[in-house]
Amino acid sequence: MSKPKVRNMEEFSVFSGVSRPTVSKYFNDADSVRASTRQKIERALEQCDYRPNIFAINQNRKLTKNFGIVVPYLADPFFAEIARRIETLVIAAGFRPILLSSHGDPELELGNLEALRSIKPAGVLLAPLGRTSNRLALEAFCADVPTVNFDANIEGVGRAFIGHNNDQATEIMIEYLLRSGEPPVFFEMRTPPNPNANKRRVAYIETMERRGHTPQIIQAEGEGWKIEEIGFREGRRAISEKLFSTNTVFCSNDRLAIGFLSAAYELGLRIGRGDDCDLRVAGHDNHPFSRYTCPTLTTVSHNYTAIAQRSVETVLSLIESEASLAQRETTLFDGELIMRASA
Amino acid sequence: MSKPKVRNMEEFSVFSGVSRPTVSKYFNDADSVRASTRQKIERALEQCDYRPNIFAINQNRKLTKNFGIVVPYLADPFFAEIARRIETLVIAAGFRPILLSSHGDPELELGNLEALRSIKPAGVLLAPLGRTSNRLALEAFCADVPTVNFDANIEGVGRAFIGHNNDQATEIMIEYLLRSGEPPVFFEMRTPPNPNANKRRVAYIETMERRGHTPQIIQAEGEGWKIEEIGFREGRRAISEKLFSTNTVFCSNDRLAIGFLSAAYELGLRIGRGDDCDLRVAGHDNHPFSRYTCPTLTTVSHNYTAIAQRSVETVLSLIESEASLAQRETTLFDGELIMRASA
DNA sequence: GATATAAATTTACGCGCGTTAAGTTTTATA
DNA sequence: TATAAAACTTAACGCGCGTAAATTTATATC
Repeated sequence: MSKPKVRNMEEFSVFSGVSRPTVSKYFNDADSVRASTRQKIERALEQCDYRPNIFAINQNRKLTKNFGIVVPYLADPFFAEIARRIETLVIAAGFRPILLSSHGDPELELGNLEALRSIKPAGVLLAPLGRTSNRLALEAFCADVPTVNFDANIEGVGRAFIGHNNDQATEIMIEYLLRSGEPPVFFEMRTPPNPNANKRRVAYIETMERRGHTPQIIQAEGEGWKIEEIGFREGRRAISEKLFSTNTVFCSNDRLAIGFLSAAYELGLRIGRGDDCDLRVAGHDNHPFSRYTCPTLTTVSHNYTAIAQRSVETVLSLIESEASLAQRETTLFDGELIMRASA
Repeated sequence: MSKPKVRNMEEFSVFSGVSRPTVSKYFNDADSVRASTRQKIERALEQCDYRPNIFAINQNRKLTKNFGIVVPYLADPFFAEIARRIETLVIAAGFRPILLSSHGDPELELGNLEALRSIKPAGVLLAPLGRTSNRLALEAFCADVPTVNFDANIEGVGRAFIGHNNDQATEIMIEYLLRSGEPPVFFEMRTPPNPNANKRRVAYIETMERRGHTPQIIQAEGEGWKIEEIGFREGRRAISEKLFSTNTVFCSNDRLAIGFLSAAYELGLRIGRGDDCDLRVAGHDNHPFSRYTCPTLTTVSHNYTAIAQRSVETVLSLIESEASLAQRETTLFDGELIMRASA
C-alpha cells in the first residue's frame, strides 16, 4: 500500500535506473531527454512519490520559477480581482506566483520585497503603496530583480509601468456627465492612500476648465484604507451641509462612491438620473461590487484584462530577453464608461 | 556610497570579524550570542547588506519559518479579511506567511498544497473548498505537515478545526426575526461552493420546527463564486414570481444578500423593518461591505478576531509541541447579531 | 554494417549554510 | 588570582541538487 520512500535524487536515480545527472536534466526540462528515458523516469515516478527539493534546486539555479506579486492591500476587492487574474496568467506561463500584500504598511512593503529577494524570483510585479512607499528602497530592489511596476506609477521604480489611463477615463466620465446633466462636483479624499487619486483630481480640473466649467472639489478627511467608511461619514457630512453646488457627484473611486451612496440612502436622497432624483453619483474603477450598489453605480472601468495581461507579458519578456528595456516604458490602457443607474 | 559586497556567510564572517558558526548562530537566534558579539555583527550588518540565503537555510534546517495559508477564494472579501488578520498574527509570531488562493478550483487547491509541501512549512492553515475538495489528497498532506483546518470543516482533515458556530448563529438570527416580525424564508444556493451553507440550512430547518414554524426554503440556481450575481438574478426571479410566503428573507450569506438587496431595489421594493417597508432581509457573515448596503444589512457576524487568533495559536502549539493532539478537536466560535437597518 | 551524432553515464566539484567536535579564549563567581 | 562555565574559533562534514568534463553507449544515416 505504501509506496517505497525515495529521499533524494540519488535514491531516485537508483530506483529508476537512470543516472542522476540525467534525472536532473529531466526535471529541468522533460523534453531534453530521450523519449525512452523519459518513460523510464515517469514510470518510476508513478511507483514512488519523489519530487526534487525546491530549496536545493533554487540554491543552484540562477533562475527560479518563482514569480512575485506585491499589492498594497489585498482586502481591497479591486486588488484581489487584479491579483487573481495575474496569478492565473502566471500559472499558465509555468511560473509559481507568490502573492504578497503590504497591508497598507510601507514597512511591510519593504519586508515583502526583502522576502521576495531571498527566494530569487524570476520576476516581480509590483503595485506599490505610492505616496508612503520608500522609493529609494524600491528602486534598489528593482535594480536587482526584473520588476514591472503596475497600478500606481512611481517614477524610476521597475523597468516598465503598466496602468490605467486616469486622464482619459476621467475625461470620458466628465464629458458624459456634462452632456447628460449638470456639471460634476469632484468628491475625493484629502490624503488618498493611492497615487491614482491625484492624477484624477488633476484630470478633473483640467477637463472642467477646458470645457468652460468651474471645478469644485470636496475633500473628505480621513486616513488609510477604510475608504467606504470615509465616503460614508464625509459624504453624509457634505450632503447635510449642502456642500454640493450641482446635483452631480463624481467620486474619485468606487469605494468612496459605495460609502457615499450608503450615506445618501440613509439621508433619504434618491440617486439616479430620473427627474424625481435628487443626485447623480458616478464612481471610478468598476469595482467588483459596483454592479450591486443601490442604485447600481455608473463608473469608469479599468481594462483589467489588458492590464493584467500586459503586465505579465512584460515581466516575462524581461525575464527571457535578460536585456533590460532600453528605457522605462509607460503603458496606459483606456478606461471604459460603464453606464448604470446612478448617473 | 556603495556598500561592500558580501556574497555569503563566509565573507560576512571575515568582514565582521566573527567566526561563521557564531554568525550562523546569531541569525538563528540573535540572543544566543554574547551581547558584545551581537554588537559586532550588527555593526557590520549596517555597513554591508548581507542576509543569509533562504534556500540554503531551509535546506538544512528541519524547521522552516514558512507558514502556509490556503483559502478557497481570495477575491471574496470575507476570505481577504480573515486572511489579513491571520497574516498579521503570523508575522507577529515571527513566521513568514505565504498566502495562497485556490481560486475555487480543486486542482489548484492540491497544487497549492504541493507547492507548500516543497517549501517545508512549519505549519499550515487550510480553509478548504469543501464539497469539491479532493479529501484523500488533503488528508495525505495533513499527515505530513502540521495543518489546522479552518472555516470549512472536512472531517479528518487537519489536526484540529476552528470555525464559526453556524447552528448558534443561525438560531439567534431566526429568534430575532421571529420575535420582531414574520417568520423568515431561507434563501440560499442550491449548490453552494462552501459547506457552511449546508449547516445553515439544517440549522434553519431545525430551529424553525422547534419553534413551531414551517420552514420555507428558496434555492437559487447557479454555480461558482459569483454569488452576488446569483443572489441578484435569482432574487429578482423569486420576488417577481412571489415565491416568498412571508415578508422576511434570511439569506444564507451576505454576498447573496447583497445581490438580493440590489434586485429588490431595482424592483422598487422598500427593505427594512418599518411599517412602510415591503420586505425584511437578513444576511450571515458580517461581510466587510454589509455596512454599506442600502439599507445597511442586518446580519450575524463571525467572530473574526477569535477565529483568526485561535487558528494561529493552534498551529503554533502544534509546531512547538511537535506532539500532535490526542484527538482532532473542533472549536466553534459563536456568532453575534449585528442589528442594522434591513431587518 | 560502418560511421557520425546524439544521448547517458561516471566522476567530481560547487552552492551557502547547518551542525558537530575539539580546542581556545572570555566572562562570571568566588 | 584561581577556577569553572560560557562563549568563541577552527576544522570538517553533510544537505540535495546543478553542472561540467571525459567517457561510454545508443540511435540515425547512408
